[in-house]
Amino acid sequence: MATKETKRRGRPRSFDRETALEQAMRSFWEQGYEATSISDLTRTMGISAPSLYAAFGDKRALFGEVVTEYGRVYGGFLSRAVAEEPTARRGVERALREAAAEYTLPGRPRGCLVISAALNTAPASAEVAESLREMRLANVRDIQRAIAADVASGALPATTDAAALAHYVGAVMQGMSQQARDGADRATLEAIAELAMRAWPRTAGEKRTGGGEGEGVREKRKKETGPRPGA
Amino acid sequence: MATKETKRRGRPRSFDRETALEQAMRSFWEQGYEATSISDLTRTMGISAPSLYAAFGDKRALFGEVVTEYGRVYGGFLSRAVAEEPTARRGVERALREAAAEYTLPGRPRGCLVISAALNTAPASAEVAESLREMRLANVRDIQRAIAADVASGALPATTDAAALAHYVGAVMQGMSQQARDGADRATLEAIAELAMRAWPRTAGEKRTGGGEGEGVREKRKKETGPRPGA
DNA sequence: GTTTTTCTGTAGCGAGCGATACAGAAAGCG
DNA sequence: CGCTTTCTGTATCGCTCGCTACAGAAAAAC
Repeated sequence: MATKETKRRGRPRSFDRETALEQAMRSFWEQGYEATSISDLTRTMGISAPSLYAAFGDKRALFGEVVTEYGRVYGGFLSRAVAEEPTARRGVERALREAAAEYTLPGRPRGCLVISAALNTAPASAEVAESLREMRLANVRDIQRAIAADVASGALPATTDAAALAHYVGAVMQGMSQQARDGADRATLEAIAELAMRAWPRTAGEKRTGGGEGEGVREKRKKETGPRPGA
Repeated sequence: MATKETKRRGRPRSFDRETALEQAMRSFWEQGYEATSISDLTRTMGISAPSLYAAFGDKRALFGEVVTEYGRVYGGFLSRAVAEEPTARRGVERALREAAAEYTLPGRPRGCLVISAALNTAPASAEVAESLREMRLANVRDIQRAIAADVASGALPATTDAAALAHYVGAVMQGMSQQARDGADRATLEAIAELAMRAWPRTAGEKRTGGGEGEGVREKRKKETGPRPGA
């Protein structure tokens, strides 16, 4: 990453670009894309409108950078969990547990930016809404792929509907994000996550309670896909 | 309900108020409260702005009427299911199944208005967002009450955490609404609903598959609470 | 008929939106 | 030192927002 070229000419920028981007992210994360105005942004970023436009282009481009940064720093836990854990079950279990924590961490907006920042958009912002929607769908596909792999390997019953199970997990994560925004605390979300995992398919000779495994795949699975934010 | 008083004086209204309200509901349902402008409304309702303000007050009051009408016609299925079915399990099962259908019915906006119409609001619309949030919380409390009753009657294990289970159901419904808005079809939502019910607590001697009952309460439960929309 | 009441359409209010023109300030380069 | 380049602050732009003043139209009341 070439962040700083040799030495730029002209008057140097008087604010820290990354800090400003972080502040913009907080605003979009809290209020959503459309409800966050340019004057909201200039106030929280501590810069004037022309500086904002010079540094980031326009509102949509700024939001694009925000989403990228969000995925890199905050929203990648789902892809990471699914990619790093040896089975889909452990990946999803971990992702749901981490979501309960991430969505309620003090000192940052609640819930997931990708899930909640571009709902209820006017037609003018349809593109933005569509891009986040596609990120959500990509995450569901990620989960689905891991599940299908475990069905193929025998770690999950052959009768498992991978698409349905993946959509179920996606729905639960979206519901957790909304509940977090509605005020649910971490313990409540963790209880939801734990309950959600009770719907996970069990192989033939599997006990109900205890951290039942029942997988066939043992070695760490490592995907080539990078982390992807949200759910 | 006194809809039509004797004979009103003055020039009669040139449009049907209920039809206009229905059109307004569609707009708010599709785009949400803030993203729906007055000119959107006047266009879809087929009336001019002064007529709208004369008939409904202002935008917020119109939305209030819309929400009431929505709850009466479309969103009451959860309260109804929970109130009419003999056990919490059957009530929730029915509500989730109906949600899968309701959220994807052709010819109407997808998902639930109460869940999705006032997310990402600017501070100016905080009151509206808060009112819908309270409706969602009230629905969770409805579910929780039914669950707690079944725990008390022995239809559910004494170890059941009624609040956690109710929040789980609420999260699943909110997730289903979002998935519907993201394009999921009815079959996908029904699969989510069915999977979600596999997390339902089982009493001691309960079989896994088949429409297992295992309740203690047999007679229809009839609550005094009226239907309440959304989830 | 005339009067009174209520609704309708035009036209426009102040405010905020996203975005910018412009001139001055602050740096490197020669 | 100029000269060029880039950023900053002021002061807007045109547009849409929610909302309404006003005059005319259409009904009941007299």
